Amino acid sequence: MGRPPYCEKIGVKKGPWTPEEDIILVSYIQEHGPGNWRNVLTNTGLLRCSKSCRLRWTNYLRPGIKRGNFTEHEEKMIIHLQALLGNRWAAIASYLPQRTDNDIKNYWNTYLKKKLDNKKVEGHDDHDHENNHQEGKSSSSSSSSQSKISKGQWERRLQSDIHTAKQALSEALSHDTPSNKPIPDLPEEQQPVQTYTTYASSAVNIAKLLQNWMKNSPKLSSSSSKITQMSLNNNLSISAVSSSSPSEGTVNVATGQGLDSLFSFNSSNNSDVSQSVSVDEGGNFSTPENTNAAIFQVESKPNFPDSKAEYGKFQEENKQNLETQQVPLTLLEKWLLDDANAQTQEDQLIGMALSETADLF
DNA sequence: AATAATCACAACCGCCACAGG
DNA sequence: ACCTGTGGCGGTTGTGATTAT
Repeated sequence: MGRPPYCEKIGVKKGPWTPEEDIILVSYIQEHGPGNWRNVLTNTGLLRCSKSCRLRWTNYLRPGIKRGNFTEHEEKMIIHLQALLGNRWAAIASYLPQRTDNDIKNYWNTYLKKKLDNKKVEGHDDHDHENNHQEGKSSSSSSSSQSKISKGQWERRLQSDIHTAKQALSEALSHDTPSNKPIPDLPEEQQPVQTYTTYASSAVNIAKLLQNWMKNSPKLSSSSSKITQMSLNNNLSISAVSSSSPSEGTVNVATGQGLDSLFSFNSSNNSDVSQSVSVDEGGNFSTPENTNAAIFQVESKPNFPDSKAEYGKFQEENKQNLETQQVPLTLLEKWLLDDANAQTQEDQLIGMALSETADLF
């Protein structure tokens, strides 16, 4: 009897998002702002459930998301914050505003956790090794087994984990090496391979997806929808018409001229990015390779008279959010990188974390 | 060259909290 | 006080890409 299963509706689409869906969603959010995900379905005709739309936006389409390699600094922060906060990825992500919780979680699960586990095994003959033979199932913070072990055991393990994290952090701090350099302590076969197939920033992604999409479904490109041009040259221009329901799903965006747009995907290394992507009517598509960042500027042409004001308001809010998010980051950065204070403050925070967790019992 | 193993990451699922009726 | 809808979160899975055998 419980709740109906997630998004179980006839006709609700699952799986990877198509560029067309992305554009429709982005267009809708441009006009109405994020939130009210329920309305996205009714207003755009997207065959996606509200949750899926929200996730797509927050994890992928949202402006200001940085993708690809984690910097050494980010890695240190994640290790440190994970030790303090546990697997509270949303909380951790709030200190790294350019990263999504999903990204951080993935990075932790696929790389950092193994790295720390490795250190732990090297450090002492660890009984956890036995427990962790279900590799990938049990977290290094052992949250999954918390209910099965006594308070004392759990605290000891927590402290041990925090100690491990602290060690890793201090080692990382002492070796001021770029992330691509090998980590001295790790055997060669376990060196991090920081060659993420960077799922580049949205514009390029969409462009690439479009390429496949148009190849795979030429019918769509001619009858269901039309994408006549897409170019990225620090400005992006897209003309896309979703003809399934023009009044609802129409996207009609033109080249921004230095617009400080909502959809400016600014990456730290994008200043010299210049690439163009074009799609002709035959579906031929060209884009230079090896670009993983681009500014994605879109000027919308709203359908509603007052939506421009709303859009401006949203733009402003968005800016403010990004600005305010910098504050805790800066403080934390200072805390993390101030060698003189790091140890004492760290201890204080860890103490706080321990006393907080002790309150749970 | 073919196949298996591993990795990286997008997306889904289920649970929970909370607001509004 | 209870019910319902919605959004948020963390865990997990699916899948394409890459690497190893």
